[in-house]
Order: sequence, then C-alpha cells, then structure tokens
Amino acid sequence: MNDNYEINRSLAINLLRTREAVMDRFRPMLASANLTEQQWRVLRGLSEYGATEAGKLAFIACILPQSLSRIAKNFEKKNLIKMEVDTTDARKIILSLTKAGEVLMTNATLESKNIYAQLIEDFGKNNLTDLLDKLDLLRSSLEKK
Amino acid sequence: MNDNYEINRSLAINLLRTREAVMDRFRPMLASANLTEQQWRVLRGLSEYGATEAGKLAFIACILPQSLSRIAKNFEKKNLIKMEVDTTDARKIILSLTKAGEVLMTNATLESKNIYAQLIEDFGKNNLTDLLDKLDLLRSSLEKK
DNA sequence: TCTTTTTAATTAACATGTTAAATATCTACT
DNA sequence: AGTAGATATTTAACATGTTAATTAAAAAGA
Repeated sequence: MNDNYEINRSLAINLLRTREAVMDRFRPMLASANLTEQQWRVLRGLSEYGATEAGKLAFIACILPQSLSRIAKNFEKKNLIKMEVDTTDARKIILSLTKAGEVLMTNATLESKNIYAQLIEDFGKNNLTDLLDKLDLLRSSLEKK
Repeated sequence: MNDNYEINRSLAINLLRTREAVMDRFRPMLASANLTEQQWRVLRGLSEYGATEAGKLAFIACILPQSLSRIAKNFEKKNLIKMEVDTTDARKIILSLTKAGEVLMTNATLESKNIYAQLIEDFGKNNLTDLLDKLDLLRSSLEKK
C-alpha cells in the first residue's frame, strides 16, 4: 500500500481493511456453519445474552433493526430461534435460541475461540489490549461532539 | 457497553463499531453530495490515482470488482466517469473522472478534509498515528499465516 | 377518556456484499 | 496456428446496509 496517496492513510479505510483481515481468519468457520457474518453476530448475541428483545439484540449484534427483522424471520423458518411477543409490552418481540440453535452455537463457538486464541498469539496480547484501548478512546473522543 | 460479555471484547466487532463512529462524522457530507460510502471511495480513488483499470480501482476503494461493475455503470449513466477499453489489453477497462466528476470531487474533498482535520484535533495527532501503526501491525501479523 | 406523540418492529426500494458462474481476452505451450 | 489454462470483467442470486414510510401499541397530555 503506497502511503503517498491520502486514501491509504484514511482512518475509516484502515479500519475497514483491518477488519477484513481479521474476518479472513473466521470466514472458513462461518462458511462451514453456513452463516453470514451478521447471522453469526445475531446468534452469538442470543447465545451470550439469552432471550433478548429485538431492538437490544440489533444493537448488540451491530446491525440495523430492519436487517434483524429479515434475519430473524429466516432463522425462525429454520427453527434456530423463537420469536415471542413481550407479555408486558406488545410492541416488543423477544428472541431466543431453540435447542437446535444452541447446538449449532456450541460447536461454532468452540471453533471461534480457537481462532481467536491463535490470533492473539500471532498479534500479541499486549498489542491487542493496546489496540482495543485505542479504539475505545477514539470512540469516546468522537462521541463528545 | 458491558465488557462482561465476550462479544463486546471481540476485535472484529470493535473495529466495526469504531469505523461506524468515524463514518458518522462524514455521513452528512456524503448525504449532501448524494453519495454512498462506496461510491465516495471509488470517486476518491479516481481523483487521487487518475485513470485506473477496474481491478486496481476496486482494490484501492476496498470494494469487490462485482460491486465496482455496478457502481461504474451507474456513474457512467450520470456522466461522472468515463469507461474505456485498454488499448493494449482488451480485457481491461480504464476508468476516469469526467469534468463533472472532477467538479463534484473538488467540493466534496474540501469538506472531507475539514472533517478529518477536526477528527484529528478531537482524537489527537499522536493517538491517530499510534492507532494507524497498530492497525498496520495487526494486518501484517495476520498476513503471516 | 380521547387525542397526540413517542416507541418498537416491520416493510419497501434501492445500493452493496458475497459466492458462484459466465464471457471475453490474453498467455503459454504443443 | 491451435488449444488449454490464466486473467479481467460482468452477470446472477440471495443477504445485508441504508433511508423512508408504515403499522401497532404504549405513553403523555388536554
């Protein structure tokens, strides 16, 4: 990458390129589970947080509620999640994993942890901590406005 | 964000969230120019690199060649770019900005630079340099495999 | 209570991401 | 020259991103 061109020093593009490089490590796992990145984040959120209302889950999984609507409908057909109306607020939809969903996630999560452990070994734990801290700092710097 | 949940410490998701936070600063500019993020990266690449073949431009703009095909077709209709067959290799398509495209980019680039300057002021130049270095290091650590 | 406003989720329309396949052209080799 | 393999781009099909509009229900106010 030739840094004489401004586009290659752009922060937004660097974050994009770097994220792609990280995801390259996980794509084989996702492909074998037949999941997209977004589907994976949704199931992972449900797996960690348990039954969750749609809006919060969308935030957790970093996708828009509109996208989650489509993904959830798809998952419900495949019997990977349940969708139930909240008993105290009929506007809300509570999503949760089915048994089949939990089984899928048990295996995929194990693979994912191994990949992440290898990544930390390659990058270095201190470097990872530093980077995550810098990313947090950047986000909080940006939010001030 | 509650860091007791693993999903919130995931590097890939942190890179995604942070990139979104950065792009929030630029979205008003893109909206006023009526450009998507990807369209902006394509025009910016052409603006900096000049006439460029499609494959290289896709790499520069961080989009897939398939996406560039659609975007370029769209831009050609709007007379923002020219598409010409390479004289020495008829497989290649050379893209370049039209006058109208250059005018559009002249204004948008100015706005963009102001936004970026403000971002550097808010985050700190040293923090930015450190972060970009860490991102480079991470990418090279990942490529080794 | 009735109306207005707000909130949660969904739907619609178009642009892009992703994987696979199709086209066309070039290169290398016989 | 002719053919197999490689390269550059495009097309297709489906999933997601994005903005705007819609629907239904809850909350707020007259």
